[in-house]
Amino acid sequence: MTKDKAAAGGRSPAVHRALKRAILDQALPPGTKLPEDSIGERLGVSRTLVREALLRLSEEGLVELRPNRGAAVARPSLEEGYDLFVTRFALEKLVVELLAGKLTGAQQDALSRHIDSEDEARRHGDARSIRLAGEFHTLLASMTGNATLIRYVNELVARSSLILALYGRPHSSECAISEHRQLLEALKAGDAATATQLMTHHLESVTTRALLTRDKVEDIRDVLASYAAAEGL
Amino acid sequence: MTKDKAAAGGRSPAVHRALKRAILDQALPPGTKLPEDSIGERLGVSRTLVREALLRLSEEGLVELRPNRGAAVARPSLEEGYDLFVTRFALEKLVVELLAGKLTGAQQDALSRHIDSEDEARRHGDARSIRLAGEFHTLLASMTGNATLIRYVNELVARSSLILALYGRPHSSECAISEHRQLLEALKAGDAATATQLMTHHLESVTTRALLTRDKVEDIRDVLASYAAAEGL
DNA sequence: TGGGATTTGTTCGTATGTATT
DNA sequence: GAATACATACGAACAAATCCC
Repeated sequence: MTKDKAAAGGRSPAVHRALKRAILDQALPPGTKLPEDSIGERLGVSRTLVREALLRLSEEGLVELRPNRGAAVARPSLEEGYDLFVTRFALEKLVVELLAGKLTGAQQDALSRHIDSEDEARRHGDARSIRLAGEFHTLLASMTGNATLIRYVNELVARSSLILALYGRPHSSECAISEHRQLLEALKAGDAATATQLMTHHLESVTTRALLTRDKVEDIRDVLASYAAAEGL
Repeated sequence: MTKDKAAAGGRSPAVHRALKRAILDQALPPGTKLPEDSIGERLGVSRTLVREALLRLSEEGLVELRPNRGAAVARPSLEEGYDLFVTRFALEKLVVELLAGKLTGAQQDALSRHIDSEDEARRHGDARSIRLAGEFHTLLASMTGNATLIRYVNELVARSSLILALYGRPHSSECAISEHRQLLEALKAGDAATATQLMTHHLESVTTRALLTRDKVEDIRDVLASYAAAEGL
């Protein structure tokens, strides 16, 4: 009986995931200060665990860690954003090359279903819409089975949403969903050239949406409430 | 006057760097256990700082962090190694594309000088030879100015040396130095196609060196001695 | 400019979990 | 297979730096 919440699978990963999701959903916009105390208090863990999570997030480029001055949600510059997308192109192109003509039936179904849920979320104006659009790309990457590639694509997709939060249209979901469908068709057909072409075009259109948006966030503890629940904290 | 060694630039980064170099030099071969106590003792810092460094190294894929069972130098499988090189191909190809015909004179000189020192180290049978070969690739990447790309190439090159330690020929330096020279020439000439070709071929030949090597390491504190000094610890 | 409040950096003790004999 | 030895996981408390009046 010595496992009250550790047994629930909730250790430091949970803190990491809660914060990450909050950032990706733009509930914690870029620049938001992330004080160790408030976060730990809200999530019911000590600062040690929070520090660990923040350190990990900083390695992923989602959080900036200024010495003696605390952590904050990263605010990548426009140029960093451009560089990021250049790298993302190269890796997602690799994903498509590896996958063209190699998708199993189950994988095709999973992708198709994911696109459906993207569709629905958008129609309902659901906030998850932004995250779902990104998850299409990570889902695709995961199907390569290449752990390194998966990790990098995950990271770049996550950071892309930061760029979009800073420089993208207010709430335009990141991706044109129809483009996801086209890409899936090309992959099914085993047409690597077309698939690559589509992916490149798709990412280019994502990249070139550069306008402004502005939001403020009040108290970090309020924002974290729902994310804590989701992680069983 | 409260800065005895913190002032020397030595905080947690120093622990990280010392361990990383020890791993890359294969002074700490894959599988070596990394107990927080011994390391902290030898480096003169507390376990907290060591933990932080180990956590970072695990994010970079150099260290495995098994819950409740401590840290050890990562021992990637052959398949992970293959996947790693696939990803590395894609990114270094991008590096070459970005750089072809765009190198400044100073950059060309720096690369040329680096190759010279590779040459010399190898002739002397210097242990640094392995690390220098890898640093040619990271030097190249750094010239793109693309922070994301640089970080990933750094990581992949570092992890490559783990693969080589596990599955490569005993002490064959990682790269054929002549191939570095050829690549540099193609980049100077602005011949992107040839440069890409050379890089691909070069990395393929690195990948396909898969034999066996075996070493043991005695006490981790002895090994760390020289690396501690180098970081002012 | 100064001083108090707040936040981060670090250490260290205790509890928990894992290997070993 | 139980007890012992050991290493890690976590948290509370202290020290130092920064921020804000």
